[in-house]
Amino acid sequence: MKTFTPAQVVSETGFSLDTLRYYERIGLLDRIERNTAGQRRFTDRDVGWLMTIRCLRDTGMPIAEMLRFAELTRAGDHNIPERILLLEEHDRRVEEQIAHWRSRQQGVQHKIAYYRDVVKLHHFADTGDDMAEV
Amino acid sequence: MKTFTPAQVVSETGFSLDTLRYYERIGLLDRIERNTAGQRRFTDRDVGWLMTIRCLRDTGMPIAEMLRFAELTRAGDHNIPERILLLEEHDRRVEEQIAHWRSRQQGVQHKIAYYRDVVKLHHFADTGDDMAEV
DNA sequence: GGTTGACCTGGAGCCCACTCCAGGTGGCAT
DNA sequence: ATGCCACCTGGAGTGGGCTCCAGGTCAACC
Repeated sequence: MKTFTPAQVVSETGFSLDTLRYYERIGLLDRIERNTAGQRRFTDRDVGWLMTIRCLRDTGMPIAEMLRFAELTRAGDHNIPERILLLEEHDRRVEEQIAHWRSRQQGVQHKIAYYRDVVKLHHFADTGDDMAEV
Repeated sequence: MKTFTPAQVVSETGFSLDTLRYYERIGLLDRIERNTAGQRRFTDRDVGWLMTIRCLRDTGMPIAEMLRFAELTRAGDHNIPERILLLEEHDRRVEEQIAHWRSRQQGVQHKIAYYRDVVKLHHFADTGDDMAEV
């Protein structure tokens, strides 16, 4: 059965080695197998799980909630509906978050447009620019 | 000239009173005027600036960079082009960030779809579900 | 057979962005 | 006049999420 060294997992998942150890320590990863020298050997399942973690992490899920998800996953198939609910709820929050970012981004773009106007007008008159323009 | 009490600014900007004080302390806000009792009285300019901060903050700009922007703004009109560059750069990062979120979100949705399938099939056979499925 | 170099452990430290606290002041409503 | 409440200050504390460190163990290459 194929396994991965820590360095391979680092380059595949983008997590730092310290972060991998940290995740194992807090129980976000199951205890990773060791070789005779005590070094970690990750299975494809470990790496797959880390990819899932990557998605959740990068979409802003806090570690506490990923822990909850990990526990559900460990507990067996019977709670898949619960896992679905958790992910759906998260998906909804991501959607909201993106919408929020978009609307704030428009504020930023508005400000840029305003500044561009100021620069354009600047050839004709002083502007009285200040911290609260726009 | 109209001014705002701390409580009014809290409710208008969504920042907590402690956060407003913190922002003033670190120089993200100019020194806010005080009344005779030493209590803050915010001007519309202060509130306008806070709205700008809100946009930048909510789109993930770190405080250190907002401080740079505040310094540019304080320094006068001549550096508006520099401010434009800063905001454009930020806007680009926001765009990237959103794209990244979207793609990770699809990973989550994929997982949800997978789980739904598992639930559907569950009436016919055990699935051998584990942490690395998908 | 010696020197890298990848890895190990437990624990401490760090950064960011707040948030809370103790102790105090001034003003307004009853 | 007496509560009470909103506010003040300087400074300490918090929480999340890593990140770093010291001191040590194998394994592999020259």
